[in-house]
Formats: sequence, C-alpha cells, structure tokens
Amino acid sequence: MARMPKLSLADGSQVELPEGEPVGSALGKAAVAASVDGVLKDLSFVPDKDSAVAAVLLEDEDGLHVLRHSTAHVMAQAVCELFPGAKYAIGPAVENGFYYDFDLPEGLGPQDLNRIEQKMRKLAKQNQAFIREELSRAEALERFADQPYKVEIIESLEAGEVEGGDTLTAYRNGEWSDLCLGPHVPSTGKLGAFKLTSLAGAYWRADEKNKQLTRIYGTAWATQEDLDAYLHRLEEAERRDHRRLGVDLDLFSFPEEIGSGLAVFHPKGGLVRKIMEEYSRERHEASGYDFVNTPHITKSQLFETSGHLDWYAEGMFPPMELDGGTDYYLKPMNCPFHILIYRSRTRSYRELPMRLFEFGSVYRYEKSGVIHGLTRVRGMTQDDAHIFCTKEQMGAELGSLLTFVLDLLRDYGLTDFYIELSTKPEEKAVGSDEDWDEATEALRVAAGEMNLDVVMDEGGGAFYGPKISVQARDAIGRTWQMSTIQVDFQLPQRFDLHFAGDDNARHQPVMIHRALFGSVERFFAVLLEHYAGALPLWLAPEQIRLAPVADRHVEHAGALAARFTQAGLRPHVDDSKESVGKKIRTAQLQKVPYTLVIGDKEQDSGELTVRDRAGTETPGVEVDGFIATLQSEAASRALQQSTFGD
RNA sequence: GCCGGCGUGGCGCAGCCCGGAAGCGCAAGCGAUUUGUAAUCGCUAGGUCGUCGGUUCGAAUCCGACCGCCGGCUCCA
Repeated sequence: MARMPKLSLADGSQVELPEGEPVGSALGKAAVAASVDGVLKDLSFVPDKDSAVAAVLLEDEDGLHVLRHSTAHVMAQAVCELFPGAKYAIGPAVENGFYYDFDLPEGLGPQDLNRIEQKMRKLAKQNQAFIREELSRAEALERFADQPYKVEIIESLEAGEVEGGDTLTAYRNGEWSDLCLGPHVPSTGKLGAFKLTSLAGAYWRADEKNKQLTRIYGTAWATQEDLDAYLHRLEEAERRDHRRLGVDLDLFSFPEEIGSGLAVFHPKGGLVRKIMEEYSRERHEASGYDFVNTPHITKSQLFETSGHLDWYAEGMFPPMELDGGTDYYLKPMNCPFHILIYRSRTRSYRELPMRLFEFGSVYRYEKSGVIHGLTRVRGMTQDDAHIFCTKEQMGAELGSLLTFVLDLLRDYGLTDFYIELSTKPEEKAVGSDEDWDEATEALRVAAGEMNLDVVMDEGGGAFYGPKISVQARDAIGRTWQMSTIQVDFQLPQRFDLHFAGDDNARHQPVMIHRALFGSVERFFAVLLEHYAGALPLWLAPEQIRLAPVADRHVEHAGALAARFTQAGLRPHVDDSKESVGKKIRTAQLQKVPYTLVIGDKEQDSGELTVRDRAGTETPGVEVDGFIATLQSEAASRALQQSTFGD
C-alpha cells in the first residue's frame, strides 16, 4: 500500500496528502491547475510520490495557457453542437489566445462567430467539469471513430512519437470530448473573458497539399479588464500601422494601376528615404565600401550560372523574351552582378577584402496573399553589399560587420536586438567543416561581444553557408527581422572566382552577402511604426512649422524660414487663412517636431514661441539659440525632443 | 496560390439584407473673418458606386468572373 505522498509547497511548507486525494485539495481556491515537479497537471491529479507542487493561478503565464487551451475546447464543443457533422482537428493555445481547426459541412461567416460565442457563454454558465480520461488505443479509436483527424492523430501516435506509452488521454466536458494531453481548468465555469476574433483557412498539418480547414481564432484572458487592455493594444498597433501613416502623412501609396506590392514614394516619403540613404552611404563610405551600380535585368544565363533558376525560379517574375528568343529576367537578387564586377579582371590578395555596395532594386514574385504594405512587396531596394575576402580574413570581417550593423541600426533609434544564428544543415552542404565552424564561431563571438542574446537555429542555415539575422524589437515590443549576414561558400565556386595570393598561387575567395536595412522599404515601415509616425528630428521631412497669426506676420515668418533653411533645417510656413488653433492642430496631426506661432509678440521682440510635439510651449526663445539647439538635436539623431524651458 | 471579409468623390463612412431619382464628415476651391497654442462661418465643385458580363421594365443594391485591399495559412528582405 502506497504511503501518503509528501508535498513540498511553494511557500516552503510540507503537507502530507491523504492517499487518493487530488493535488488540488492541497492548493488554494484560486488555483486553476497545478505544477507538480515542474510539470503542469490538473487539480484532479493524484500524486503517488513525494513532489514539489505549486498552484498555477489564472493570471500566471502557465495559467493563461491552460485557460486558453480550455477555451479552445469549449469553442470546439460549441461548434460541434451548432454544426452537426463538424470534424475537429487541432486546437492549441497561442500567444494571446487560441485557435481550433474544423472541417465543416458549410462555410462560416462573421455572424457565425457571434452564434458560437453565445453558445460558449452558455456552456461556461453550465459549469461542466473537465474530466480527464485515460483510454487505450482501441478505446480511443472507437470513441473518435467518426473523427477522421483524431483517428489520424492516434495512428501517428502509434508510430511512437508520444509520451505516455500505450495510454492516451482525453478530456470530456458534458457529452463532448477531445483527445488531449491537458491539463485543463477544473470546469467550464472557470473560463475567463474571451472573444472570437477571426476566421481563416489553414491546412491540415500546415501542408499545402492537404485539405484546407476552417480555423477560428479567439483571444482569452483572466479578466474582462485584461481582455479590454488587449483589445486596446490592438488599437494602438493599428494607430501605428505604417500603411495608415503612409496615407495620413502623405509619404507613399500603392496605385492599383501599377500593381500589387509596388509602391510609389511621394515627396515627403522620398525625402525621408533620401535622408536614410544618404546617411547609410556616408557610413558605408567610412567603413571601406566601394559603390557600384548594376542593371535591373539580365539574360537568363547569369541566373543559370548562379543557380537561382534552379532553386529560386518561383520567386522570380517570368522572363521577357527578346531578340531571337533570348530570355531576360528582372533580378531578384544583386549578388551575381556584383560577382561579375569582381570577376571583370584578375584580382590580387592585396585588393581584399573587397566590399561592393549598392542600393539595388530587386523584384520578386511574391504570392498575392502574402503582400503587406511596405514590409512585403514585389519591388524593393536592398542596401546590399557583397564582401569578397580570403578565408583568413573571414572571421575578422564578420566581427566588424556585425558591429557596423548594430551601430547603424542604433543610429536610427532601434536599440533592442537579439541575434538568430543558423548553422550547417545536416544533409548536403557546400564548403568544408572547418570553414563552417570558423564562420559560425566568428558570428557567435561577435554577438557575444555585443552583449546580445543569441538564438541558435541549429541546422537552419542554407546549404551554401551559415547565416545570422539581427532581430529588432520596436517601441511596442514587436520583433522584426532586420539585417541578414550570409556567408556563401558556393557562388565563388559556381562563378569560378579566384585571386592571386602572396604565394603566387590561385585561391578562391569567400563571399559574404549582407543587407543592413534588409530592404529600404521595410526599414522605412519599421521606423514609422516604431515612432508611430513621429520621426526624430533628423529624419522628419518637415522639421519646423511656422504659423503666422495674421497676414501681417507672414513676411516675418518667411524671413525666419529662410534663416532656418540657410542653417540646414527644413521649415514650412503655413500661410493659409486659417485660425491659429487650426494651424496648430494641422501641424500636430502631421507630427511636425516644432511649431512656431508668429504674431505681434515675436515680430516685435525677434524671439520665438516654440511648441514641441508633446504640446509643451516655450516663449522667449532666441532664434540663434533655437537654430543651434535643433542643429545639435539633428546631428545627434536624438529620439527626444529638445527642451527650451531653462 | 488557398480560406474568410471588403471595394461608394483625395481620406473616413452611410445607403445594399427588402432593386425604383447617389448622401454625410474631413480634405479641396471661392468668399467673409485677421484670428495667440488641437477644428471660425458660408458657398461651390468633385463619384460611369473596383472592372467586365449576367438577371430584370429598371442594378450601388441580386448572380458570376476578374482586379485590388484587409485578416489568416504558407512564405519571407
């Protein structure tokens, strides 16, 4: 006979649990699940040995996970009751919520979400217990006989990739049950605040070849307040949406006449781009890059040699057939062109490392459904460079490159990074193990020196070389893939690149591909969302809005504007016949960094009244001081507005 | 590409379910007001209702195809 298991609680105390008693009886009422020796369990779990246990509360990360998973079950139950014949596939908890995939006899519309949600509330009110059941395979196959997706899961479990050996678990609430490892909240009455958010198609087992199922997404939280806060965060993200800002601030647009995923930049957007690109060029020049230019189209042979037509053809626009059947392609990448520049004559080791830089426009045939604003387009400009160096130089080159990347990104105001490092794939790979190890190690060391977290993507590299990507978190915590640095052991081979070494022998260079912004368009979008459109002074297309109070002040405002322009600043006089209040509102909505109201006071005193974007007003500012302050703010690329108060 | 939703003046929307003379707000132009820190007032102009086809005496409204956009899947700089 088993003795009474001794439980060590999170507060350090120990209790003995009477035999057969569930772990929940030792925990507080607020618990929705239990952590037993670090493993999540139901409150109904009966321990058979001494264990360290802790209550999992609804508002804990684990608790929310359990809650969301349980909510997914209840949703599936509701769907099955509303749509007899529905087949349910899988329904996990995800960030902020959950989803469940169904194979339904009919399509769903948004009004169905309301019906399902109401049904869920009814089920929650009934407070049905989530009952854990252990089934043998035969029992499970019988129970889910009319659920082909569950049967498929059970069969794939037989292949042995599941814990728990022969015993499968299911959870039942009411009449409905689902194959599931759990754990779950004790009963449907414990569900928190939830809302069904959207419908989507998703393939069974994420494979395009399989049947497409109907996926219903929902969000679930411990309390109504948390749910409301989440919905508010969504609104905040919407407010920052670069597509919205692009229209409101007159930066760029996507004319339907041109085609999907092809942007035009308006004067203000073009100005911001110009500033971004100029600064980037300046930094590249200082870091030993050479500037090159290459055309947008090429005969097919180039991409045959590079191999792109073998492994990247579906990402390319179809060819144009020219004179006598020659195919020309729009370039999806710049590398082969830069290679031809390298190969235009024999190279010496004395020329290496050779760093060729270009703002190169490339065109990629992205599937229509994936295009998204400026972040996923069909035509884009990469701040692309290819570095040709010796194997010996590779390590140092990668290290200094990563430093260069992060410094540049920081100048644009991104400060929170981590690194993803993709290493050699298991199967086929070009290049020797030593080369791979050396490159991978150089990247790891460089990341370590920058004090950045490194997320390993073991075996995730391309067959032709290891890769790192710099991920940046923006102002509201979203992460974006920015820079990529890719070592390439393959193209130098395919193009038969070489250089004369100091031993007078022929050697093959190593090639490094890198883009810091990724694409100028995407980087532009990330900056807009990061700053919610309120770009720092140095990037703001218009820096100073002058608002004359009456017509008689326009001339003075114009004279001031001329001085600002002379000083390298970007002013604009609002000489419309609007009220001062309206002019200020307009400037504020356009997110102009500084607004100067110019009236009798300013005209007589020669001083300025400065209003910044935060709405802080400072009277009596000297013009020269104002200019100097803005010049230094712009030069520092500071995120903060200057203050003139004291 | 696939699933679901949407497409009405530059922008944001109503009208569509239940076919029967195209509306509102902002922006724009003109006029009046000459104004002190987030919207002064009035007038005017502007739309083959995404495109093409169908049903109908009659289509913004019903049906189909295509184009585009949005949310996902997949993918990715």
